[in-house]
Amino acid sequence: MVDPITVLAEPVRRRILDELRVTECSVGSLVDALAMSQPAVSKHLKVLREAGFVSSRTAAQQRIYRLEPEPFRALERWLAPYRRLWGTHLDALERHLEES
Amino acid sequence: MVDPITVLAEPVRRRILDELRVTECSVGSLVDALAMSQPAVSKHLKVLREAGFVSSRTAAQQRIYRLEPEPFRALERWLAPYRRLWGTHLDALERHLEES
DNA sequence: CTTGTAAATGCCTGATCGGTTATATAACGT
DNA sequence: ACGTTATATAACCGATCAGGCATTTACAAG
Repeated sequence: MVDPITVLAEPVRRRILDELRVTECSVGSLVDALAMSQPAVSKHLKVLREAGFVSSRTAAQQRIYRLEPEPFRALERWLAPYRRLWGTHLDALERHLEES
Repeated sequence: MVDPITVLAEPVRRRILDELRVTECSVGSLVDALAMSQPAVSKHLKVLREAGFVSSRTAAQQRIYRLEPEPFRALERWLAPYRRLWGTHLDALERHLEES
């Protein structure tokens, strides 16, 4: 599985990305945050890693995962031609509303 | 299945959207373009329709499908917080390169 | 080198999903 | 009303995938 969009189809994987958006995380803290078995989380992390969404570094026995930008950019590139069809862009007001 | 990203995970559905990005299409012309059985295409169209990506109007015996913007906007809204992490935006140069 | 902790991997199962064939519905012309 | 064209739906099959449990690997402390 290498296609970014396919990887994002899994809701749990999006929750993982949401967590990592706040801070980088060890596998254990993701297990706590998601209330899910450790093997399940590790499996999702493997998929995310192979698709480039996350990278990991070793810290003692822990593996610390963090977000990587490239697949998100790829998603934007895919989306761009559609956005251009309707001049859909997030303007300042929309951006402000999102942040609340 | 209602989640836009899950709907887009299917490669054939993205090809359908690619076709509809050029012009609105009847089911039959999509069948030709995709070289795929009519029931398969109709099934994908149903999923796309229920997720709001496309709408259809009746013209004689044909059903003409066309793109609808809202789910794409939803995708952008989901993507926005990540984009903000790296200031990832498509600038004029990138936009130009895409068009080639 | 043993013990303990953290994470990854292997195997199995149940559910989901895409494709096919066959059939039903819808709209048109005669 | 009948036959024809265009599309939708139903029933079935095979493949894929997420989750669970058990096991293994990686690393550190004693």
